[in-house]
Amino acid sequence: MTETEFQKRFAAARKKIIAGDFSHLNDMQLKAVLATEGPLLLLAGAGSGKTTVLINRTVNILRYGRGSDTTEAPETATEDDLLFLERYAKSPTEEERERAISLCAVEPAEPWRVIAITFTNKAADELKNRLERALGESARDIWAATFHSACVRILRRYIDRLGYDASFTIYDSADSQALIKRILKDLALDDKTYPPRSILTQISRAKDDMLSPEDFYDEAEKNYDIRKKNIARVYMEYDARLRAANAVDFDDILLLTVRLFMQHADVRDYYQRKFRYVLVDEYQDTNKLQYMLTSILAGGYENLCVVGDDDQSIYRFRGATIENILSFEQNYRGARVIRLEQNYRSTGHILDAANAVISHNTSRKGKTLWTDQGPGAPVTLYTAEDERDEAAYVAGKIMAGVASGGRFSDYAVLYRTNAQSNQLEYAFRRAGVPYRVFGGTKFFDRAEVKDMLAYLCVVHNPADDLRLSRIVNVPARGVGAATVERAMEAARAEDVPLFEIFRTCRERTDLARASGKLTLFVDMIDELRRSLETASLDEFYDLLVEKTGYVRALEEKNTPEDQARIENVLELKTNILNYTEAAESPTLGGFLDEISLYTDLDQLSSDNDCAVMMTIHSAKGLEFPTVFLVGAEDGLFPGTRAIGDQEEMEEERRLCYVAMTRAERKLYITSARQRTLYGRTSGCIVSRFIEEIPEEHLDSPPAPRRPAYTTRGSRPYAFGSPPPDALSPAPPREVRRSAVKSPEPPRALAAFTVGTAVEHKAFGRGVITSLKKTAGDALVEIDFEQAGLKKLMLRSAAMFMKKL
DNA sequence: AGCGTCGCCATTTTT
DNA sequence: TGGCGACGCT
Repeated sequence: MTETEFQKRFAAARKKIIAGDFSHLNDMQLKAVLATEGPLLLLAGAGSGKTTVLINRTVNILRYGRGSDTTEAPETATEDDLLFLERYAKSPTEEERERAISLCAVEPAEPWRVIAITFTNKAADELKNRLERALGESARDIWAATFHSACVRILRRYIDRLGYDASFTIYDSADSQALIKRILKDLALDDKTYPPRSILTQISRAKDDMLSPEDFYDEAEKNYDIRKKNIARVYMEYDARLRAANAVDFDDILLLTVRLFMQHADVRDYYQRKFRYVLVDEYQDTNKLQYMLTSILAGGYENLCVVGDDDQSIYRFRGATIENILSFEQNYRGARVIRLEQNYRSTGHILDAANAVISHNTSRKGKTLWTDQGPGAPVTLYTAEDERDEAAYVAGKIMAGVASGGRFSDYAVLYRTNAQSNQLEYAFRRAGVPYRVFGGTKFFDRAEVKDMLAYLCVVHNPADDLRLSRIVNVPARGVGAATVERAMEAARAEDVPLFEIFRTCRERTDLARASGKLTLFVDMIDELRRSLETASLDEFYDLLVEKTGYVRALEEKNTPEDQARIENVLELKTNILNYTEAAESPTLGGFLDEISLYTDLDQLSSDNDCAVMMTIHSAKGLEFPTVFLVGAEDGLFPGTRAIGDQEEMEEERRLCYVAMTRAERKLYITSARQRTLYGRTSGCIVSRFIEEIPEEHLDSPPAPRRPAYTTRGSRPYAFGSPPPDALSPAPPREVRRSAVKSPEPPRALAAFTVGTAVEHKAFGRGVITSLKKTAGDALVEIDFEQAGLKKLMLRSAAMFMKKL
């Protein structure tokens, strides 16, 4: 037998055996799992089992190294080994497995040589958990992290090379915005002509392009662009103040890491040698910096696997560039591309409808999802009168579904803009649908939570001027805005941290009046910092709450809102405890790191049975048995600014695709004939995306694309009479019997009084304990045997309730 | 320092 | 329509 023939047979047997370990995967998934070497683009459609692939691919890498993806045979391998493998491949046995594995393995990778990068903490956690389940203890050494947390980890170790202190703090977007506002004030720039938000985006873009403030300024100067020059001045100042505060913003985390790698070859080499396998999830959402990072990290072994779906790229407005995925093959010579097109999530009609919509985009790799789950239910369109009707329809459908045995958590309502949640919330409350809204004011965005975090930051890093100025006078300590202003000026003039000014306030004539209070404050912070050396983190937090008097101040006000605030302050302790338990050696800095890279979208728990509502953006990566896509109207979705702009329109269409593919079994798409937006009512036409769905996937044809009659602020139809049918023909099915109109015969509602025993389809038996009449309806309180006390609007509730 | 009023504004937001 | 920020009054 020639050597090459030996190798060939050896490799073939080996591949077969390795493949046997992953026989539960489909062909394409398997192919992806076995392709361990070199650049690999995994085009993974929605619901195609990409996480499964990621997990199994990692298992393969750790168990067999490059065994499944090489033709080399180990030099020590004998003919006997080959015969063994060939026999084992045909009929594997448990006893021989160990020998087979060790013969098939070619430099199996140690866990710490693998890095898997995701975008959200939630995704990273999920990956970690599933890896641990598949691999046990050893999975802990795999770097499964977000771009940001991976970079923070690197920066903590090496940032001193860039002249920062290793204990830098991280500013979140709100911090950044506050800083920009300050700077605008100090530079006497009007925040109307220079909106902080837009400045921040431009700075962010500049950082993504790796433009320093100076570069940015030069560019502005070259173009005689006064406006841009002013923005450049803000950028310069912003950069300077971040540095002075020893702080970095989200973009810096990436930018500085790239800079570190470019300027310090030894650091770069270290990581390039360390990471033999680099894996990036949601690659369609990467920006330029993230592109550079991945390509640098993978620059050693060039084993880079990126996973993504160009059709689900919906973060262009944040700098994500779909180019990264579209030109992967040009950027990485010899790249292999594998498409995962079998969908395990949705039924046929839903999938085909989504495919049809997305096929109208031109900038895409092209990919058609299919399923073997059968056609399932067609997509249901509903044309509502207005947003109230739309919301009532959704609530009604959910109630009916739950009444026939479903769970509330089977339902999700997706919308384009957060503002749309309002009407839905009203309708849900009226009908008694328990719900959760995601993406509203987040826990960590609440003022009181930010205050407490600001205290923690200041204790940890006294140079954090921004956060210091936030809390010197919260709760009120008699340190007025004017005092802080003067102190900040002094700090800037002398180029020392604000805290130092406070510390030395006695020696300053301009701060003399407040010096007593300031000294008390300084002493308090110092004392807290000292207590950190002895107390555990959660004890320290108690101490902080106590010494700052934060909760006490809230207790004194004693309004219901303040009660909620107190709960939030205490809730933060839960976070601290969780962190303390999970971390190996918990520190304040470590906690702050974790928290600053953490958003509470990450805690979507389905422990209590609730319907959920959220923007389409937040729904990416999630799935629900039934999905309502609401507000499918031109001007709202796609939004006005997308109309007439090809690229924007394609992004909106991808958004629509994402929304549709969230549904597992049933998809409703609703629109309104007229909608009140920003206090203005106008007629709407149904979204063009709906027109792109072939009728065979719908259970009723779409309403004609004609605007409802325009109204002049008044109600479109008077006193509950239905609108003229000639002008707006009703859809054949799904007639609007659900809401608003035609007051129910009074006696139907009058049958329900206090003490009435009722049976509700969703909540079971109960007794009405109170009834308060309102205009044309009534608020009832019903004590249900199972579900407990509920407040419902009688008119909505009566649809699902009968007298016992 | 703290509250009330007026006027403006307004997609989406993994970190 | 509603939420927020700036400003002005007590």
